[in-house]
Parts: sequence; structure tokens; C-alpha cells
Amino acid sequence: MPFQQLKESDGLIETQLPSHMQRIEFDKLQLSSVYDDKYVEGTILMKYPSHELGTGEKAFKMVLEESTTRQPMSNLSTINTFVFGKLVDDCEHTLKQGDKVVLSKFLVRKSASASKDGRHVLQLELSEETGATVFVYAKSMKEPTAAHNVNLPIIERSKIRMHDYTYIPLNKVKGGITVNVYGVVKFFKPPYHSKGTDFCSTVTIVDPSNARLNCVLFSGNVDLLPKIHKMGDVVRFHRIKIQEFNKELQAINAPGFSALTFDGTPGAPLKPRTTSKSYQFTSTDQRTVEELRKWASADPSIHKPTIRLSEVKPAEYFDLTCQLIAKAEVDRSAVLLKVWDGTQCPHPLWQVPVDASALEGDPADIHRLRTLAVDVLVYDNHIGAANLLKVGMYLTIHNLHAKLITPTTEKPSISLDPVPEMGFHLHGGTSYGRGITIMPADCSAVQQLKQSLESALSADQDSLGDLSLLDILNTSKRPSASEATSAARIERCQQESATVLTAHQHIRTTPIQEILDQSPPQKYRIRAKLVNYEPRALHQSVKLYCPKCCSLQEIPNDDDIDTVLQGLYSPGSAAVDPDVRSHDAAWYKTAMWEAEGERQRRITVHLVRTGEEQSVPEHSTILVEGMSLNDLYRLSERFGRVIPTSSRTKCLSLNDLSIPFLIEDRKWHYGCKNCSDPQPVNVLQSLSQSGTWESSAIAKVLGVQLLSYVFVMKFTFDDGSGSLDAFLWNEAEGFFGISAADIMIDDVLQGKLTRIMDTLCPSRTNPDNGPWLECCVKSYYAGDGSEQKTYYQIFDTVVAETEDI
DNA sequence: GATTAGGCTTCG
Repeated sequence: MPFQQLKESDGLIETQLPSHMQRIEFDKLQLSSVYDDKYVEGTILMKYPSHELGTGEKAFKMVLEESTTRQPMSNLSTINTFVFGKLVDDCEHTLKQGDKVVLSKFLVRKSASASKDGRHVLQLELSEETGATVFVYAKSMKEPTAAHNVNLPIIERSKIRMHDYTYIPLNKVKGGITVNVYGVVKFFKPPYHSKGTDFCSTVTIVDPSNARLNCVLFSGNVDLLPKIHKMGDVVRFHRIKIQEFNKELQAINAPGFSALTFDGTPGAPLKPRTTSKSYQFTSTDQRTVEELRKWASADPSIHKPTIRLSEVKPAEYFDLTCQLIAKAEVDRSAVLLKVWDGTQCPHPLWQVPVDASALEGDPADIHRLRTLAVDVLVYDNHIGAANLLKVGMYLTIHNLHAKLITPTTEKPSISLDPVPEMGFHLHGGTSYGRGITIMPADCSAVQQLKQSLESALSADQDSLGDLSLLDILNTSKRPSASEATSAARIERCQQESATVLTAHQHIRTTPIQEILDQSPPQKYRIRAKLVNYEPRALHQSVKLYCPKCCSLQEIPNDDDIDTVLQGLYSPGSAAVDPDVRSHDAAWYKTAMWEAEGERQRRITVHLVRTGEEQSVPEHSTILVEGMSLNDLYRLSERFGRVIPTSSRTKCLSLNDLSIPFLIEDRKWHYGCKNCSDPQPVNVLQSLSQSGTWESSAIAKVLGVQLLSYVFVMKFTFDDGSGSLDAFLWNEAEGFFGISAADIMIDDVLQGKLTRIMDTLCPSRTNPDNGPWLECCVKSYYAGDGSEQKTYYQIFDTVVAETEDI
């Protein structure tokens, strides 16, 4: 129901909305597609006359003021609002300045004029395409800022009407007008970061009128740009503005722009690629898409054959649809991607020399796919996109350059000339649509790719059968902790082992002596007894790990933390600037007192304000200053989140990262000194608006690289044939079923771990007394350059559940 | 109503 007026007698607007709809304040709005379950409420401060777009549809602009805003003087309290299409006819004459309105299912975009008009940085856009609804109170209210809406009335409801969109052929577009068009993609650049603030995508479309149109599309939200996968895709654009550039017509996206993209294959499903959940798509639209598909399918300049690795020719530029096996940062200007498409490149492959430890990806997969995987070097402006990729993803790499190079050998070769090798490069720049598109698993290109990958695997079952990428391929999820545990129980009955495997049960057991004779990387299953483990003191087995720089460090002990804290409030440390703390801030309330028995120490607590007035301490966040170690323990028992700060400068700042920067539910979170760039604590204000106080969100906003707790232990196994040292490395609940972070704050868990280790390894003097352990172990090379050594790591293994532990 | 880019191969 796009437009409703409220009548005397019917009461609150809220009662007219579905119960799941909730109000969102202007200052909590964020850039995103459609708020399906939120509405805004405001008073019309200004309303401009409607005007007709070149599409024949109307549009008008108004400015809304949030009457009950919590920040009345802020520029977030007024917001530009644009209404498009049929909705204009419905409500332009009814809405008046001073009216109170409620809007739902609107689109949020960046405001183009915020810097000039000083209003909200975002704007609202309403059209039937988003399913937008406008509610209005009948009479202009004398006091638009009145906070209570009770007993306001409803007058009438208008019927839903579909808007008839007009699409014009490309040979009919003229400069200066805004139009809707259909077209077939003849050329495109996938969205990339422009040098300005937005993503950019250029798209050339053609249609049977034999005209072509270059479109330059910008959006701060990449999801609003067309999701084109290949040439020949069919697109529908609403509201593009035609203008002249270099004596040619070009199109740019106009306010209210929206795009649908369809697979270009005739007969393919008519499901558009879009993030919008609500769009108008009629039977006429269906016919148009199918006609364009048929028209373009005959044109070989649009529908070029896809090229697979088995078909690639030297010096060729081509689009490769593939799966990512591994990646590594080579240097500042290049990232290495190891990818495969299930076919084998017929040329000898150039391999980028990188340290195996620098490769992100399963070493066993990398090893097993080594004959099918190709190395792709990604340069310059594409590095950002490459860094966002995750192993296992399906990709299309656009305009990949296959280049034959002849390796230069240092020593002159006596017998043979060096053989040219093929390397793959995604060069810098965006020419020819260069870029990387992440392909959704359900698109037709990926369906074909999966078939190819699966047939490659079945063709070589022996060597590829134990591929962990298979999990992704078959979309079978990995066992959850509870599933693994129940699987563990069953396994244990059969194996009489104190540990059980969560996968790879089909692999045969390899004697340790045989493992020691082989070169890494390999995966094995062993059956052995635990003859020793280190460190023996369990608290020493938990460390802090930085996922960014991969450094490992000890957890700071209480004495060290206490020393740092004392340094912060000791007399003479100039720790107090009374001016800073004397006032509440907009986003927190402040309380101050002197520490009992310590006249020099002033304790300050800033309680972060939340939307709800009655927030329980367990869910509250406090910023604290002048705390002793005991204070921190005490407060962290009571408050959900405690953030130690100090205000030596004019603003609140974090302390040295040798003490925790956040205590959340009694867990002490530390930041990496190498990888963090701490920001003033004021930046947390953005979280108090969005309401998401996860430790990861807090760390991100504060510029802190979060360290994770990991178990690091060395197990010595012996199976009679030989002895092998293997590392146990667990962040989450892996091997022990206990997370390293949880054990730090839980005495019961510490006791449990002690009992587990006593069971697995009861006596160093007579290890035969201990139980057998089934373990998965993988071998790998590590070390620097010349000093490479073989190491072993335990994986996919858990301790079996027993009643007595 | 401000910008971005405005298809047209790197040079590793």
C-alpha cells in the first residue's frame, strides 16, 4: 500500500504498520539497499514542486525533520527525501509543509548535496520499486515537533497501482533527458573503486535499433551497480541521464537509478541479479529480455566462446572463471592467486617463487592440485580486491594475460635450451574491463565450473580424493562442534582411541617411521601413544596470536599489567586534565570519585548511553580511567564491556597495548602492537549509534588489530616404529573441545584440561600405560630461505568424550 | 547537485 492517510479515530501510526516494522532514527541510518523492516518518522520542513523526468514519470523532493531527534542541533536531524513515479501522483497534492509522515521500505543513498545544504549525509528515495509506503497525518500539525502522536487519525487508503515504465530504444535517446532502457552488454568494467568516493562501473549496451550507449555508473554502494558477469548479459536500467561527452551521447546514473541484470543465454531462468528484494517485472519485461537474448545470441562479437585453461594460447587476453585454491602476498605491488578450472593448461607453467608458509590455503590441496593450478599475479589497483578473496571462492578474472616467458638460467645450460613457461598476469589499470568478480555459487557459470572441477577430481580419485576444497565444492558443511563430538563418540567405540578423527577416516594409518622418510607437504593418519608434551604448565600453553603479522606472544601477567596501570595514575604522571572529564559527553555519562584510601587516585567511569533508558550493567559498556588491576577485575565482573582509557591529552585515548584494550564478558582482549593504529576513543561514538558492540567491531573502530588466544603445544608421539613431534595449534574449540580464550577465565575448564592431559599422557616414565591416540597430522616446510625444516601439525582431531573427564 | 570516469591492454 504505497500511500496512506491517517483518519480521525484510528490512533497511532505504529498500529497501522506490520508488527515487525520498527522505527529507525535518522542518525542510525546506514548506506544499504532497502530497509525492509524499518520506518522513519518526520515532519515535512520543505516540499518542492514535482517535475517530470524524461521517462515520463514524475519526481519531487522534500526535506524531513526528525521531530523527536536526540540530537536536535545535529545535521543528522534533517534529511533530503525524493519521491519517484506513481507515488508522486498519489501523494504530492496531499502532502503539505508541516505534515508529519511515516515512510517505510525506502532506499538509502549518499546525499549529493550534504556538504552544501548541511543536512544528513544520506538521502531517502521512495518508489514502488522498493515497495515504499508513505503514511501521513491528515491535518497539518500546528506544532510539528510535538513528541506524542497518540490519537491521530486516518482518512483514506489509496489502492495499489503499478507504474507503467516506458523503455526507449537506444537510437532514440537524446541529450538532457532521463530515460529507462533495456540493452545487451557489449562491454563492461566490473565495479571498481574510483578515485573519488564511489565505486564505478562503465557499461556499453546495444539493442536491435543498432545504436550503442556508453553508460558510466557510480554508486557508494557496490550492490546498486549492475551485477554483470559477462558480455551478452541483458540489463535493464531505470533512470539514466543522457548527456553529451566528446561529441557523443553517454549515460550516467540519475537519482533513483536501479539496475537488473539477466543471464544472456536464451531460455535461461528469468531471475535477475539484484540485491533489491522488491522490483516490478511484468510479462512484458519477460518478453523483452528473451527477445534481446535471442537477438544478441546470433552476434559473435557479443557472445564469444569462453576460454578454459586447456585452451589458452600464448599472449592471449581472456576471462577466466575459476576457483581460488590459495593466495599469498608477493610484494607491495603484487598478490599471487593459485586457481584452477578443472582443465590442464597444455604449456609448462611458470611458478611464482613464494615461501610455502606465506601461502594462505590448505597445503595438501595446493600440493595435490599442483598440476592443474596456475599462478596468477595480480597487480596494483587490483590488490585490494584480491585481498578480500577467500580460498574456495569462485571468481571470474577479467582480461587475464597469458604470457610465455623463457626462464633465464644463471648457469649456461649444456644439454637443453630452457623451455618457455606460461605465466598469468592481471595487469594494473581497468582497461578492457580488467578486474576480478566474485561469482555467486548458484550462477550458471559456476555450475559449469563445478562440473569441470568434479570431473577432474573423479578422473584422478586417488590423488585428489582427500581434497578439503571438496567440502566447498559439494557445499557439504564441515561438521559443527556438536556433530564432530557425536561422530567422535561413535568412532571411539570402534577404535578404542582417546582421540578421534573428525574427517579423513578413510585414510590408512601410516607408521611414523614412514612419515619421517617422506617430503612435505603431506597429510597422514597416525595411531600412536603420547609420550610427552610441552609446555607442562598448562597456563603456558595459551598464547596470543596476531592473524595479521602472524606473531605469537605471551599473555601479559597481572604484575606487569598492574605496573602499567600504576604508571598511569601515579602522582606526577600528569594523568589528570580535569577539564576533559568534568562534563558528560553526548554519548556517555560520567561519574568520578577518589579511590578509597588513595588520595592521589581519581577513578572515572564513563557509561556509554544506549537507546534504551534501562540498560542492565551486564549489557553496558563503560570507559574507565585511573583503575587499579583490582578495580578492573571488579568492574569487569559487573559490566559487559570495560575499556580502559586515559585522558592525558585533550581527548580520551587508549593505553599502551601491553594492557588489555577491552574486557568483554570477563575476557581480556589484547591488541597487536605492530599492526594496530589506535584511534581516539571518541570514534566509539559511531558504535553507540549503530548499537553493535562486538569485540571485533570495537577493535576495528579503534584501529586495534585483535590478538586471538591460541593453544600452542608440542606433542611427542611414538608408535613403536619411530617418534614424531607435532604441534597442536587451536584457537577455537578444536582438539580439546575448549576454547583457548574461555579457559583463561574458567577454573572448571582449567581443571578439565589438566584431567584430559593426565588421561592422554599419564606417565612419562612408562608411556605404555597411556591410551592409543588416532590423529591426523600434516607435514610442512617452514623456516627462512636456506634453513627449511620439516614440521608436523595435528588437525581434524578431537579428544574423545568420556564420562570420567 | 561535488567528485569519480568518460571502454582501447603491462612492461611486473
